Amino acid sequence: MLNKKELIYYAVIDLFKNKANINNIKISDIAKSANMGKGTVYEYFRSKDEIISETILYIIEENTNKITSMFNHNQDFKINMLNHIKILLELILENSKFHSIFMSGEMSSLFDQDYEHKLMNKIMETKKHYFQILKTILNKGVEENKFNKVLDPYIFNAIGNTIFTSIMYYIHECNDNLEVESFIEKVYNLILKMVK
Amino acid sequence: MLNKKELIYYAVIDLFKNKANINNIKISDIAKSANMGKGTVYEYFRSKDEIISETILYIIEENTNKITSMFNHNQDFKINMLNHIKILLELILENSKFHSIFMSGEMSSLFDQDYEHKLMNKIMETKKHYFQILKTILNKGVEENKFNKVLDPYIFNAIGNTIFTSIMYYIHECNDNLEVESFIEKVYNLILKMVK
Amino acid sequence: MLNKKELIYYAVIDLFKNKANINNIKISDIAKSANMGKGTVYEYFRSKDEIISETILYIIEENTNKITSMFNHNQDFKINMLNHIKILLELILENSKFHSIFMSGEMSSLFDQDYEHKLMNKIMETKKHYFQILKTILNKGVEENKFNKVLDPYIFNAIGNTIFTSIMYYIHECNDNLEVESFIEKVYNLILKMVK
Amino acid sequence: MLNKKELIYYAVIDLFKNKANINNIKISDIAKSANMGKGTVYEYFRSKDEIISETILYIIEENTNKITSMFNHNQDFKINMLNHIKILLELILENSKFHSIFMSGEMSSLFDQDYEHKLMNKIMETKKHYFQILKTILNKGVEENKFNKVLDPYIFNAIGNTIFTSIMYYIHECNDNLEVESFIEKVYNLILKMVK
DNA sequence: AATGAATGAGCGTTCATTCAT
DNA sequence: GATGAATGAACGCTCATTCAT
Repeated sequence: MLNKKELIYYAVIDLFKNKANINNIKISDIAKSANMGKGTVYEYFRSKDEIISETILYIIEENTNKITSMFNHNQDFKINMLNHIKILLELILENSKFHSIFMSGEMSSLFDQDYEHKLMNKIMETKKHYFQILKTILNKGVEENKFNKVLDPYIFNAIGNTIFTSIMYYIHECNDNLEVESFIEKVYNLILKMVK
Repeated sequence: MLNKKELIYYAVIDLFKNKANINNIKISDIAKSANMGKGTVYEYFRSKDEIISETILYIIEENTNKITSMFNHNQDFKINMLNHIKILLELILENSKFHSIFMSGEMSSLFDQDYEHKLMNKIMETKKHYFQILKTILNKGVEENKFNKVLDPYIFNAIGNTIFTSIMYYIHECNDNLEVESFIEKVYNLILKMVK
Repeated sequence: MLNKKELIYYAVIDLFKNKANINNIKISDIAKSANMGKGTVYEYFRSKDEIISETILYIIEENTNKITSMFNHNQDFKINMLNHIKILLELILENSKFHSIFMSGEMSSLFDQDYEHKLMNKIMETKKHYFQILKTILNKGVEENKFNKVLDPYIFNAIGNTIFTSIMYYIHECNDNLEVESFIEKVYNLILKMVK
Repeated sequence: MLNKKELIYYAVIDLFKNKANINNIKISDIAKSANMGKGTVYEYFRSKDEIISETILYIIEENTNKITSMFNHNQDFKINMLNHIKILLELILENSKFHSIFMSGEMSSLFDQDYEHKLMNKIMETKKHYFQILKTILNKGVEENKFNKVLDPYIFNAIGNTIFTSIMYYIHECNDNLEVESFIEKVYNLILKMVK
């Protein structure tokens, strides 16, 4: 059972998906979508900026948890990497608009200073956490002697971005009726080349 | 000497850089930044949407020209690729906020239908044109027997995105005092791995 | 007790009387005159055009009802005609500016197409309805053998206009301290001549 | 050959005819219609209000002259009255929008106090002058023993308004394909009844 | 706790008027 | 004298926020 705050989060997430852009989301839309009065929304949040930025924090938290819990120490490098790409694909498919804003880093600029700061910190922290997961997965490959330990943070970054931009390409631009599994295999192979 | 329309373009570009986000740009800001009255702005554009979208078209056009004119047939693959990365770095440094919005594809949703359509077409066309340039550069490498012809559009896309995200990483996140030249060399080496 | 919509109608009617012309009425005037905020006005109407045209429809409706309910089958022709002129005098006195615009037919051109159409239809319908009342009154005179049945629509029109322009003359131009009753008697006599 | 001021008058008159309402006439429209620059218009008039009100004065003057010069002492009452109605019909047909505003008396309210006053005076004076003409024509009928001298200003007023509203009826509402001559004859007959 | 009617600051846009050329 | 580019006051409308119920 969702509490009121979560009802509001999901209302905003819904509007993210359907409304063209974040700036056009109105409090009245959120209230209607959450099946409550406008006044009620303000019982749980102090301002629109707070609603939007906390929703973003909520999405980030949820997604990070899903990505983290996907890793399985008992599986080998390839399985873990394929699963990682798969879960990311699912999460992005569910809310691609959100993720492209998140990745572009343009999220921060939507709010007043205080919220921007809080949000930027969360994003930084999340990225660090994400690289930790990526490192854990890649270390599996090192253990399996597939390649040498990746030390350069630049490469970590490039791999992370490649996974994301590959998914965006698959969703938005890829025209050959490529099966999901083949696509994921392709990304996996490209990553292998990058770490070699 | 800039004409009034260009003065307005540069005013908007300036606000892109400094103002938090596109949606917060006000006509009064543009007018002030361009040193003219609000009414004057409307002598040259019919609406705020037109101003923003035409400014974006203007930036795209300018940047595309610079990127295109950088290629030199008489130089070898490596020189051309390094120069390509360098000019992109310069252009993005000049207006990184714009580029991250452009790359995220979130630009379109800011305007009413007509402008969105026009803009999306330009972006599509620009991406195609960009891949053409990338292909031309990569073909140099093929001629030089550095690697085999790249046929998969997925790889083109991945390379293009890697260049961009690498630059964003260099600008925003890289903490080791990495020299520009070393950075560019690093990107070059990563691309080499990707096409092998 | 008036509801908000009616408060707005009466605010506009008040401004009709005092403000020079319809086109100079501002939303801020209406809001102030109705003792509410500008935003509140927009809770009840979608646009200024809607406010003005619906107010006009409201006035027409109210006036038509008063004029209609004045007719009494048990009274003779003269009494009915005198009462008819009397009620018209009262209504026009209450809002002469409105009536002269209404009669001139210049009302329609104030609004965008949709409202103009709706309003024109109402005006047409109202005029037909008015001529019906006039016919009913005149038929009393025919029953009483005062004159022959009036068949020519031109004469109907002329009588209707004569009543109106006579009243405007009495209100605005008549300088002899003519008693209302004497004036009405005068109009009555003129009408009698016209139908003979 | 028209001078600049007259070019502006005729530009405004043209816009009266075609534009829905007076308030929508823009200085830029007037300038374009008069084939001159906006600045030039202001060489001849001090403000938009002055342009509109002086144009109205010009139209009134022109029309009054035409109406006055129509009267012919050597013709009998009927001929003069028929000619009078005919010339009015022509003038109103030429610019019916203007005349309905003029008759409704709503003209005055378009301007600031000073112009309103000047205009109202002209209108009053014109109406007096018009009644003088009407009286002259009616006196012909008295001379010819058609009816007794009309003394009551109310009747003058009613006759004047009947002529006008009859013409408006003929132009806008009359649906039987009534010949102009028959229509004018009808109005003449109604007037005869009114003065009897 | 829940509501939604009421609000007004703030924005996009228009257009009469000015003034340098 | 003739011009039209430049201007900014003013208006219609939106929407985040408040508060009485």
